Amino acid sequence: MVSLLDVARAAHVSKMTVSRVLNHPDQVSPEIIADVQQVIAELGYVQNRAGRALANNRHYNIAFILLDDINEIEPYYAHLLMHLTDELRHAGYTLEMRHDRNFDLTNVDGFLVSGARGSDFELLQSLTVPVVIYGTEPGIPSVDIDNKAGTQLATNALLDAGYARLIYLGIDMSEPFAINREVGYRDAMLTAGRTTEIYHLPNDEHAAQAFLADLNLCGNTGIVAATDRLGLGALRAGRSQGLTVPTDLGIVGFDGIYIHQLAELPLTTIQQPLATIAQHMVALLMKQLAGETVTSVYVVPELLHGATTA
Amino acid sequence: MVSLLDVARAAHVSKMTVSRVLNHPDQVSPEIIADVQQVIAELGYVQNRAGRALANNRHYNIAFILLDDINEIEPYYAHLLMHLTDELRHAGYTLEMRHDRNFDLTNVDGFLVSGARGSDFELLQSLTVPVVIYGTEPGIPSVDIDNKAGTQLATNALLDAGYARLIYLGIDMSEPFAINREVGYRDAMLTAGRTTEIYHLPNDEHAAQAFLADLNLCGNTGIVAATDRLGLGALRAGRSQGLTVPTDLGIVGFDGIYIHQLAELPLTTIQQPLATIAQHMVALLMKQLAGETVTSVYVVPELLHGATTA
DNA sequence: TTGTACGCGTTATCAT
DNA sequence: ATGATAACGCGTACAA
Repeated sequence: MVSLLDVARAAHVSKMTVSRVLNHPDQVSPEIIADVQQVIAELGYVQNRAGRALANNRHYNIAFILLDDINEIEPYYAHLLMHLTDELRHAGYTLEMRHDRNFDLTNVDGFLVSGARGSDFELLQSLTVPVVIYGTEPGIPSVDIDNKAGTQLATNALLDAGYARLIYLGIDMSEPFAINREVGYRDAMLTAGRTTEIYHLPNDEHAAQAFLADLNLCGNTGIVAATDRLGLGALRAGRSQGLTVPTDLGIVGFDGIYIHQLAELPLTTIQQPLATIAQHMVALLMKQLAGETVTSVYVVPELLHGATTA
Repeated sequence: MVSLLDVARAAHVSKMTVSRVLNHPDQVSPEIIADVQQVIAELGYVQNRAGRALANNRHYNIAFILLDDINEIEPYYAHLLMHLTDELRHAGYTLEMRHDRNFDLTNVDGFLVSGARGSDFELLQSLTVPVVIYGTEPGIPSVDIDNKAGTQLATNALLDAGYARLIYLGIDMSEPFAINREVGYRDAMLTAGRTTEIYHLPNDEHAAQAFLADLNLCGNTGIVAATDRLGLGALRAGRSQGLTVPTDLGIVGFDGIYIHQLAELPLTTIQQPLATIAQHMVALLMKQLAGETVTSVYVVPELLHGATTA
């Protein structure tokens, strides 16, 4: 491997001059910068991260910790990961994948965390390196979509479409996002002077389908689903009961990365803007690495119009 | 951060003794090993990878390069990634995520590659560090499922079920896996003395559904689908034509990580054994790092019985 | 503006 | 079986 010294010799300067060209070009004369850069290109020199890490006490490496169970990983995590990889690379950092609770900070400059639950938060809060979580937790810098605004959007879309009955299909409320999504529906309904109708199910399309089959939907009904999985189940329940979507039955899902496209009809959904989320996550991390204090960011999602709303 | 020196001082030994306890415990007396390990535990010492990298000219870091387009990433890549992360960690390595064609080998000991296409292979072959690809390419150590065996399994399952007509729904043949899957169907049909019926479509459930709607399926038909997406489309086409699955129409998909579960009926499918694949990929990489030469590995997939076959 | 000396944490080598 | 020393590649502090 070609080292700084190799470049220095080839360019007839000292190591430090080459180092400065890379890190403090303002301190080097223009001609030498040009020379050195040419040699760097010719030799295909790439900085050795280990040497840099040792000298700077930085590792240029961020651990992305995906704590969700491997069998419950939703497809959109792959997208979040890709975007985070891009953003970190752009910022000069590397993304190291982890999916255990190894918060060892000897070889990383910070953590990006997804899928953290109750007991993880204390741990994260006690860390001495920057942390950004995907989700919501007071006291920890985080990026999340505004889940409440999302279901408000969904609910209002169905209200505007004029459905007589407007049901919320929710999931287990142990996670903040589930609570906020339900609150969004409640608020929108309250504001519209409408009566809420809320059910909680496991996040499973078969469960939703079975549940709605028993509920006897009778047309002119809108469903705000807490997830696309539930929305998918609602779509199937409606169709198997002979309802026409979206005329008799309107559905808005939530997440919008993969499932909504696989449905029999493309689901109208509230889409997670994962590229934007990744940008904010990395930006918050970089600010912390620069010594700034940061506050959490909430991104307002958008309604992605499919075929399950008019 | 606590360093080797800190441990050495606390244990009243030299740095080298601590290093040996970690790397060559056979060269250290049992009592000292015990002492040092205790101190390591007390102080929470973790090896600094940068120091190690510099001393050993190894980085203990493997780049996983996911070359597929971000919009075409199938959900099962997330699973492969998780398993690779586990396997590498178990082998003492770190997984660095990349998804560009950055094959810079200054900071990495090897590459795991998925989604490589034509021109990538020459590049990969010219690298001086170990490479293992997920897929098939002569001259490059690789791990892949035996796609041909997979569709043979699928075809035989439908032959055994006694369907009168047995169609293959294939995709664009530009990728080796697509060719092999088709060959598996052909072979199984030939062996059974049956006539083949093959169609090529884009890998899209809507396309498959539309295509089969025109084909006028008339019952007692089996479909070997090259992917679960196509299998999903076949299922929908059959149901919308009033066929009973699996009585009138039998379907076997391929991949079996996510889509097959989301279908209206759980798809019978040929499942990618991703944990096994990850194990082999990392094993092949480690062997190369140890200086051995390796040959590619093919894993025979299994039929996962769903509700679309009897 | 450019160069020299030293140290970051670790391990191989050589010495004891 | 254990310790001293040098070296890996880079950047900071200081010197010129």
